Parts: sequence; structure tokens; C-alpha cells
Amino acid sequence: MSKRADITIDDVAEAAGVSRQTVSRVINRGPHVKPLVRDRVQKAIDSLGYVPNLSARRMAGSRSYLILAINDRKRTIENWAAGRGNDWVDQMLFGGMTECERQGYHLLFELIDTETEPALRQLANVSGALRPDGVILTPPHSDNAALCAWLTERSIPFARIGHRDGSHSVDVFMDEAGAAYEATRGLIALRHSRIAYIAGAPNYGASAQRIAGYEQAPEGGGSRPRDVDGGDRRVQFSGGGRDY
Amino acid sequence: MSKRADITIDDVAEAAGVSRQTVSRVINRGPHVKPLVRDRVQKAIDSLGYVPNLSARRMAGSRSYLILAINDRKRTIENWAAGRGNDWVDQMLFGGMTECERQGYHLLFELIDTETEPALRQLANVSGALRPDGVILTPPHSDNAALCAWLTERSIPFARIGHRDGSHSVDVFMDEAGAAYEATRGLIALRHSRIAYIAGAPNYGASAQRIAGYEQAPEGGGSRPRDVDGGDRRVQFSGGGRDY
DNA sequence: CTGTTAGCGCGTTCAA
DNA sequence: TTGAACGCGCTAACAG
Repeated sequence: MSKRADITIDDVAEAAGVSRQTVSRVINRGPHVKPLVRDRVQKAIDSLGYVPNLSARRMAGSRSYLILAINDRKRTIENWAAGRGNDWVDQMLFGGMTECERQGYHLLFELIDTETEPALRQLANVSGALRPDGVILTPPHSDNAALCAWLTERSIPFARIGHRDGSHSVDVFMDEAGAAYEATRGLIALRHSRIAYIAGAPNYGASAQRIAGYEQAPEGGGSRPRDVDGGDRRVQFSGGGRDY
Repeated sequence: MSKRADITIDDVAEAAGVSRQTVSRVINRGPHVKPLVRDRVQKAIDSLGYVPNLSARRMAGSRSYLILAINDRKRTIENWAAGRGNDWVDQMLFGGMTECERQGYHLLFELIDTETEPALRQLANVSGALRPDGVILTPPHSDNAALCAWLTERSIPFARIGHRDGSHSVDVFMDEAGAAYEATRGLIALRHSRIAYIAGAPNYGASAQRIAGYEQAPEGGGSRPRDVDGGDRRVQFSGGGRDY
């Protein structure tokens, strides 16, 4: 590992006695490189401690090797301020960063506002500045049609967490309705009949799905879930239903 | 905000009827731009939705607008896997990201191993690829002389969390010894005399500082803290003392 | 005060 | 199978 911090592809090429392009092919696992030459180049890379400059790579029309993870600012900060972990956010860091690293990628977290207008502007800014190869949308942004449309228009690949049936996205989700159904069913099986439901924020797609599951709980062994008040306000949104 | 994703500085220059360099000056708050021209350029930037490409900026010898936050892989992953938050890591996200955003910067988290050898290699890799303008070292890496030397040699500015007296770094720390001292003193004031101390991992600089504070607790009202066993093993490192 | 020139490090044409 | 030339978008010198 050399002391010099600015070892370029040309230095490697010279050391290995090949052209710059050949080194590039080795780096990018390109074909058309004789194994012998490949080894020689690889050896030069290792001994020089060469690391490709990501900025230059992107400039040359290649990938940025950056994945942008979008999180809701308010929600995230509230959790942090409260000193409690960020549920799946931590899990995402856990798995996402590890996988990114394995692929030579870097995961970049950014906080954006909940409201569509500023969120859109902020997304445009980070996206424009960083030019990520892909974006990960977490709730509630994963359910935001405007953001998804924006990304789709620009052909920026994106994944949505906690959302399903996205036409232009990779969706990572679970059976929210089924889980709520099972949970309710379990309570009914225990002879409970007055079952209230405290729902998540309405701008979370999962909230509606869970409510649906809850409401479809079987009438079999027990009765259908009813409001604790006996009225029809079985479902109560948390936080007043809007201001999450 | 235009639909086109690839609006460059030249587009803005043309729209504003100035040269590319003038636009650059406006972006970088450079001097020597007439207020009138500045406004015209700014208006063009806004209407076109222009966002400077960070990669290009760095390529041109400017800053990368990236700050690298280094965390210990094992420790971080253990916390995540256990479902518990990452104490000050979350706090850092909280404050660090916010401040970065305010300055037009981006905070990038990376996990590296505890052992110096791989840590050094990994730091060289991310640093070489991303070319951050600065690095934040968290414990135990903030106490790792090799990493700090590496950064110093390359003139990469870095901050150390939980470390003090770094000659080439910005240090963010608290009075560890004083806190331990006060804690011990408090117990003594409560008439306790058999006070054991469970220390943090030895590769954390804070551990030694805290032990020092504990050991300097006053003999006044009570006796000096003694080992629960009556022997001289007053201090016991957690996790066996090595394998944190 | 503003415009012009010359690269940054790399991938992507092409040609050999 | 390899090499040479060009340009990405931007800033840093220099000119005017």
C-alpha cells in the first residue's frame, strides 16, 4: 500500500506494462483479457494499492455505485430524539449496507420531508447531486405516487419497502392483511369479542391493509370484532389519524 | 422543475446569457459577480431545476461534499441484530446528518473491522473510492493510532469521537474520568465501601479514563473503593476484557 | 468583473 | 485480444 493517495489507472497500466484500457477491463471484469495479462495487472493493482475513483467512473458514463435510501425526516428524528431505535430502519442498515458492500456499492441515507412538495424537491436535489444508481423508498414515501412517478420518468430504478404492486419498482413487503387477520383471529379464539383496533397513520399503505385484515376476521368461533364502545368506531387511528 | 435529468451548467449559462464560469461563481458563492447578473443566473438555475453534479465537481478539483462516518462493524451489527439502538450512533445520525445537509454535504456511513490490518485496508478502499472531504472516527477506531496516522499522512481532515488530545484531529469528547469519579463518589457518599467496577473494552480509550476516575475517588467520607472480593481485582473488564 | 482554456480520472467508442 | 482518442460536467488557472 503506497503512501501516495492519487494512484490512477494510468499508474497501474504503466506498472503492468499494458494500456489503460486493459486495466479498466480487469477492474470491470470485462472479457477479452488473457489470464496471464489479467494476473499481471491484478498484481500491479494490489501492490500499488490502486482504488478506482468513483467520481471519475461516473463521469465517464459508468455507474455511481451509490444507492440512495430515503427516510422520512420527522419520523426518523423523532425516534432518534426519543432514544429509541428505528425499527426496520436499523434492519435495513443491517442488511442493506452489508449487501451493498458485497457488491462494491455504498448506501447513502437521506432524510426528506413527509409532504410531497418539499419531498419532491429534496429528492430532485440529492438525486441530481449524487446520481445514484438506485433509490430505496421507505414508508411513508414508498406509498407516495408523486415520488415514484418522478423516479419512473427519469428511469431511476427504485425499490419500495412496505409497498406492493408497484409497476416500476422492486417491492419488498409482507402480508400485512394476513398478519392482522391472524392476530385478530387469535384473540377471537381466546374468546375475546370486543376487539378494538389502533391503526397506523393513514399515509402508510400498510395501515389500510392491516385494517382490512382485521375487518375480515372470521365470525366463526367468536363474533366479528366489535368496537369497545359498541358503536361503529372500531378502528381508531393513532396520533389523531393524520398528524403522524 | 424540468423533466430532463441532465441539465448541466452550460444549459444554465446559455439560458442566462453568461459564460459557464459565471454560473460556477454563482453556485460557489464566489466573488466578482454583479448582483444583477447573479440574480439572472439564479433565476435560470431555479427555473431549470439545475443541480450541480457532485462527481463532476470533484473531478474538477473541487470538494466531494462527502463526509465519511466510520463505525465498528461488529459492534454495530451486534446492536442491530439485537434489535437495540446504537446509542450515540443514532445521536450522530441525528446531529451529523442534519448539519451536513445544512452545509450541502452528505454523510456516508461505512462499517469497518476492529482489527487494525483489515480496518486500514477498508478505510483505504472507501476513502480512495469516495474521496471524502473529511472522516469521522467513532470508538474504538477513534483511538486507533494507525488509522489516524494514515489519515494524517494523506492530509484528510478527521474528527475523533470519544477521544481527546488528538494532534491532527478535531476531538469530540466528554470528561470521562470526571464522570466516573463523580459516580464513585456518589456511591461512597451513600456509605457504600465495597465498590467494584465493570470496565469497558480496553481498546476504547474512554475505558481507561473512566477507570482512572474511579480509582481516584476520594477516601474521605468512606474508604477507597475496594474489590468486592477483598483482593486487588477491583476492576473487571466486561466480555473477558479483550473480545468485545 | 467576466470569458476562455485546460484538464481532473475514467469508460466508451473506434481502430489495429 | 489490445491500444489510442474522445468526452463526461465541472472548477482552476489564466486572460481580457
